[in-house]
Amino acid sequence: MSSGVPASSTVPDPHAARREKLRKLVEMGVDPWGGRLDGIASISDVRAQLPQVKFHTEAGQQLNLPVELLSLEDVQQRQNEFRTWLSQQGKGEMVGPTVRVAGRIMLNRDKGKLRFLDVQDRTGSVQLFVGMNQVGEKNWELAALLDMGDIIAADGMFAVTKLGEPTIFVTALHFLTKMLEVPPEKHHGLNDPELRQRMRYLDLTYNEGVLPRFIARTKVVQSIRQTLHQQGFFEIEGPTLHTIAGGAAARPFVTHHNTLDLDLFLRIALELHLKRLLVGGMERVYELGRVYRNEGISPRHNPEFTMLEAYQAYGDYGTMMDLTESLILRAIEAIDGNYRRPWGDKLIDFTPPFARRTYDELFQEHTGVDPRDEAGVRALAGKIGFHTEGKHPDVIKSEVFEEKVEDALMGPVFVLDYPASICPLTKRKRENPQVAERFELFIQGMEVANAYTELNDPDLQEQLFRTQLAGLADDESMAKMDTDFIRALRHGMPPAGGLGVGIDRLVMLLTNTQTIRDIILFPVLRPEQEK
RNA sequence: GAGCGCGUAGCUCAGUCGGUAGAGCAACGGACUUUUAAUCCGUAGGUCCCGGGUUCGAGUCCCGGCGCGCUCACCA
Repeated sequence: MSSGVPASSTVPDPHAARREKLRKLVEMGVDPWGGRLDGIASISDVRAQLPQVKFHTEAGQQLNLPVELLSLEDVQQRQNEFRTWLSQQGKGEMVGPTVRVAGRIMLNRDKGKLRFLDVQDRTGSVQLFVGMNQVGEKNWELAALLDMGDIIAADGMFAVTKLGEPTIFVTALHFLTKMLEVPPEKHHGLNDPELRQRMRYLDLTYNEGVLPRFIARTKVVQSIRQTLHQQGFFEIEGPTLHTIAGGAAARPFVTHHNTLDLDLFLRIALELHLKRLLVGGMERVYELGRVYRNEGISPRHNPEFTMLEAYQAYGDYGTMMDLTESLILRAIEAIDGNYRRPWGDKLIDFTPPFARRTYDELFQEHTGVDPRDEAGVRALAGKIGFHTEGKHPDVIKSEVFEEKVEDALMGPVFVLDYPASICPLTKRKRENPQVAERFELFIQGMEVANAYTELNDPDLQEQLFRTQLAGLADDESMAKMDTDFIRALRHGMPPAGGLGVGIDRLVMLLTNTQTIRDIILFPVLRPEQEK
């Protein structure tokens, strides 16, 4: 060609360049969208085969590699020392197992007649060595068309380079999928929080720690199911469309069923249907699923989130405390087993047993006011700036508690024995009906779990539903009449303990994640503007 | 819902007092058979979120809108 380069290769637009390479792949007879490929080993499994790599000397010796050198943290030092070691062994060659890996190309170092590719799968990444004289014409031609972000597989021998880098010396490449978009910056990854959420697939691939965090979430959920299964709980699937959005104090999402011409609510809690199942003889029953609350969005709130609720007949809130503790401890063991866990620049110590403190005791400790002194509590509330007129003393007390005590509870700490009138679904203490057998578990000021000795007296339940709490609007009250639920109670619900756990928050705390959006794969976002 | 902040190349980010757009990565061309955030030489790449306004002149100042983040409220 006399007049310079072909038109197709002068395109500076990275998207057009990728399209052009796609065209060339097709021209070569390569399917740019791949297909089934068997025999792929995970990269972590391949790396685990490092001890099988030997150096064969000319004298016929098979030497083990100096593993202690290869595992040096300091890369420069590792390279130097390995190079020295290798030179001391005289001539010879590296021999290792034959492997096949697949993954996305993360780095692509073109060194003329040599190419180094870093390929990443769900378990890690490994370097590929592609040499012009080693892979043959067809593979070399293919290698020239590879972009970062493409998905490929490679066959080759797993060994180490002269500088001690574990590497697959490629004998054959398999093209599997073209990436037509340009990947994020290779060193900084994807930083824009909006893009990270809108394009979680990029966040997962290109930002360190994101995939492991979601894998940790999966492990926590699996562990919880396993622990409950081991204790004889049945997992059920209750309705998500409710005619009465009960069981918690929150505004629901409303939807409409056309055929029934009926407004329905997305569930805000799992409670009332699980209790119906207690009536039905499912003595140990739980649901782990999504609930929806039409409330604000914040680093600790997403409109849909995951909740565990578990109910155990013949138990009480003490039973639930033990269950909560073991659910969390087993979950930690499923991740990495470290009871002392980082939280920002702090440390959370999950070493059992978790502290157990009463509501009143903590109230007194953090406010200096006797919680039984209604006038004193009211005065304190006024000083904070709360409106107190017409409100039930317990409501005022609980507002002060939330303001002054909760944020200070670094925990983990079980807060026991709540004022009865803010707990319409909870059994009262036999010896003191002013106090409800309820606990909440606080960690770093966040409420992670909430449990009751469940109220199973249908007449009292009906009365509590009817009693609107003073000073509270309808949608702020948990006291929503549900006559169908009351009828179920009249058929006999065994005495029971019940527990609710906010799974997202628990996972946040266990994975040192400060915002709930980083622990929910696809958090709610406004739709993107058309460009 | 309110207050504050941010929005510049595919990505990560600069952009001074209002004077006509910058870097790195990615891309394209070239050199290199042990690189590893490869390096070196060269080339190209912009609706400065959108719409108004002020001005001789706006990425920059003002108003409105959109999106995101933080704080607060509601909530777990």
